[in-house]
Amino acid sequence: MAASPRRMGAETSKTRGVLLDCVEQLMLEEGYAAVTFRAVAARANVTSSLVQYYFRTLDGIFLAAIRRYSDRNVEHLERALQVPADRVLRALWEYSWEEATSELTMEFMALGNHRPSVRSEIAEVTERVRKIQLDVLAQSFQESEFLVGKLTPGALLLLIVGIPKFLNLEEGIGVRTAHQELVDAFEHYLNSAGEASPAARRGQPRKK
Amino acid sequence: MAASPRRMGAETSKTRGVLLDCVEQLMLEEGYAAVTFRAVAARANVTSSLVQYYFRTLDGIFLAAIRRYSDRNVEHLERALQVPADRVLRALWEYSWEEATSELTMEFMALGNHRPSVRSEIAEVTERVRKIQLDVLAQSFQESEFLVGKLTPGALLLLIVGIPKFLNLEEGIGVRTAHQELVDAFEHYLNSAGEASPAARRGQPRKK
DNA sequence: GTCTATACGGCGATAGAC
DNA sequence: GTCTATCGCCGTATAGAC
Repeated sequence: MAASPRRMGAETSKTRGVLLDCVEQLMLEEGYAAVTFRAVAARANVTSSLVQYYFRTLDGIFLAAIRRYSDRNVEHLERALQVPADRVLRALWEYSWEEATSELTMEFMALGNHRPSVRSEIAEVTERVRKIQLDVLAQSFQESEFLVGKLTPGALLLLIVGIPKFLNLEEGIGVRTAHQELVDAFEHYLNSAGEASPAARRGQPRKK
Repeated sequence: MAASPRRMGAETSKTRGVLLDCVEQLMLEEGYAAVTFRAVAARANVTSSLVQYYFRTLDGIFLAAIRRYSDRNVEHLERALQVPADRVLRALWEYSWEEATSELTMEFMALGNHRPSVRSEIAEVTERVRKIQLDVLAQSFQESEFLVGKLTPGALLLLIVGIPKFLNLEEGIGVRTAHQELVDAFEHYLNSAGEASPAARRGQPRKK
């Protein structure tokens, strides 16, 4: 391997973790635009050069931050999905709301809009999460279609994930018109689908 | 009126319109982050100071750009909604796709994430558009509930608007898993709801 | 491996000259 | 109405001290 011409702090450094904490705080309190080498340094009481030593560029800062955040999120999802089969829909719905209303999630999404490196990291974790969710959904339902509206597991999952994300996007700008109507309708649907889930109907195959 | 301490170009100026065209071009070709006084000036072959003369701040540039864009969009919607009652659902669905997949829309949404002035302008036009859409929907359907899933007009409208927006958001980062499944399912639903629309059932009230 | 001092060009914004 | 000079930030790169 060619020697790298410039040096960089180790990933296991304690300082590095503290700096990432400061980055998260800045993003939450003032938005990602407030994340500058100088601002992170000031919050951690170090020099901006030290911040650059650990994350060579701003991209490096954001990439490290979103990776740590994503890994924690995936762990959270896997814990949330450890429920009986007839509660999987509910668990997915609630996880989607938590994820969508997290302010850090919003900041990273916004950041991804003009930082390709962040965008592809979001894409990667989105696909990873979706695969986990689809597997669980397919496992807890033995049929390929759901009760109402002929929804496939994939289509249903996109509604479960997309509705909270879209509604939260609108709430973020202050628009709330008809939101509760949609939430009520979809929860009513989830309940009716849940009642007919395999947990209650196991061994009673329906027409293909 | 108190005299304004600094001067600014007239809204009717021809130069101003040209500059806004350049702003749109820059946003489409290089993203909103490429919109700087110097970049706009270079594209229009004027000095950056002249751009500042017409739009005192960057916020002023973006606000003027989104207002012109929004007004054109509302006109487009009103034209698109001039269809028979039994085609209103389709018209709304197609308009939502056009709007969601417009690259300028994406740029403005991203921009709103960290520019409060742009965000509140988006909120304003979103509410304005939603009101127009809800009125048309309520007028073309005489019942307060739809065929499948007990959807109110508001809930249905949010699905029509939200599904394209969410799916396009994901496509923008390269995620497409299960998208077609949801589109197919929802179009199937729209067709069945359309068949039972008042245009075909006028004067046959269903149970409240 | 950790950390610092310093320099460069580009940016938004302001004040004020023509 | 039009345009210039200037200021204080920013990200980034380099060279080098402990």
